[in-house]
Amino acid sequence: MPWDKQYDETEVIEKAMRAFWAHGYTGTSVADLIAATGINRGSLYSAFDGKRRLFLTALRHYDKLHRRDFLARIELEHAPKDAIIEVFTLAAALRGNGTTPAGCLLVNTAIELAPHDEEVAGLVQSSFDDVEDFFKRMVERAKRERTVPQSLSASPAAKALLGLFLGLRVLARSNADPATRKTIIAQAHAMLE
Amino acid sequence: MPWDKQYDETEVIEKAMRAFWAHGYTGTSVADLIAATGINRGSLYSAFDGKRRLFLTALRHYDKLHRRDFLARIELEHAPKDAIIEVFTLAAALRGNGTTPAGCLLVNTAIELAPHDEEVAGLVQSSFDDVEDFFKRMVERAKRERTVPQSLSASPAAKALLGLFLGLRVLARSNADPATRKTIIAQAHAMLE
DNA sequence: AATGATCTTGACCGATCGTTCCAAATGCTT
DNA sequence: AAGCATTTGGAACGATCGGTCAAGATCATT
Repeated sequence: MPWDKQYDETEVIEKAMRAFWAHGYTGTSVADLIAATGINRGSLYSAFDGKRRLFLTALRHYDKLHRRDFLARIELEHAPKDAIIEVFTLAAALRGNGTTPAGCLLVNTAIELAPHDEEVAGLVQSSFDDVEDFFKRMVERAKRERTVPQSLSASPAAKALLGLFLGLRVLARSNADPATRKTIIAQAHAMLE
Repeated sequence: MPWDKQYDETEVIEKAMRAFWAHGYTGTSVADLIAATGINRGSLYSAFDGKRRLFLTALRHYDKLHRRDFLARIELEHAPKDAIIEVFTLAAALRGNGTTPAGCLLVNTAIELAPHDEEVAGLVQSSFDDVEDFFKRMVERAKRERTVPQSLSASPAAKALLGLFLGLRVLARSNADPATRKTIIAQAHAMLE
């Protein structure tokens, strides 16, 4: 099996991502990764250069799939103001099920690794910045099309929305109460009026 | 040294708490705890019954000291509306320094352990509920003394404040930018008008 | 002074950690 | 058909994991 690998690299990254997402970096052993991905120990090291690099690859994969593409799709499909509400609504709906762990890998990583790992911290930071930019852009467009008040300033509003959004992500991982989530979505809405 | 122990139990819990606070549960080894607390391996097991029980003790200690007493002191020293703002201001100011790690142990634990550990999840949940109750009580009192609008409903406002507060705690652990924190405090203020 | 209850100390346990390495297997290239 | 580049599978590594335990140290009680 020289020229073509037995496994699909993307699929392996996907499964590793889910393992890290569910149990964190230190909470996921290499044995866990082998079990979750199905690939062999040797392959993991030759293709992904060990646990840490695989984690960073998985984190970047998450960032692209569940953050960048996610926001881009919503931006495309909704009017600016609706897009903001939709982001909150979908984040609130995400709960741990068979395939998708609860919460957000980037938030989990911000707490577990960012304070002790510069490379990870940079990745998380620029991702959060991008979310803030998304909110800012949406608010600016909404102002232009008069769906939010002109008195609203985009940059502070975006920072506040980011804060509320991260809080929702924490609650979505640990708290099952839907009332709190609904109220937070309503609050996001209220911040745009 | 039979009747009296050589170490101060509270001091050990305090130091263990800080270790868990800084590096998480799985990120803190028993060897780390021994180094951090100064007590011996055997003493750790005879007095605290292993890593997991020590963690729960430390978590309860944190909950009392840095959450319950913290809120009680602020409630005592400030008018209701000011108390809410003060909670946000102090949480935003807390940063990693020599003695106090960044972020909040309860939030970290909500993300790391709550999804996989019922006992921990219960502790975290009731603690979050208490914070929500605090916000609710403050809003109700503020309404009575006319420092917030009568149109504000206490229960949703409390839930929203909790969400924003948790978001601030995430940012306080991973993000150094003071502008974002300030804006989130301002947003908490805006939610009371 | 002898006793006994308690705490301290650190060696030690098997299991698991992340990582390395190499022989075996594989299929394209010549 | 032979050679070769690459992947696969898994044995093995030293380090560290959380936890156990028995011997030594200590001091109130007798």
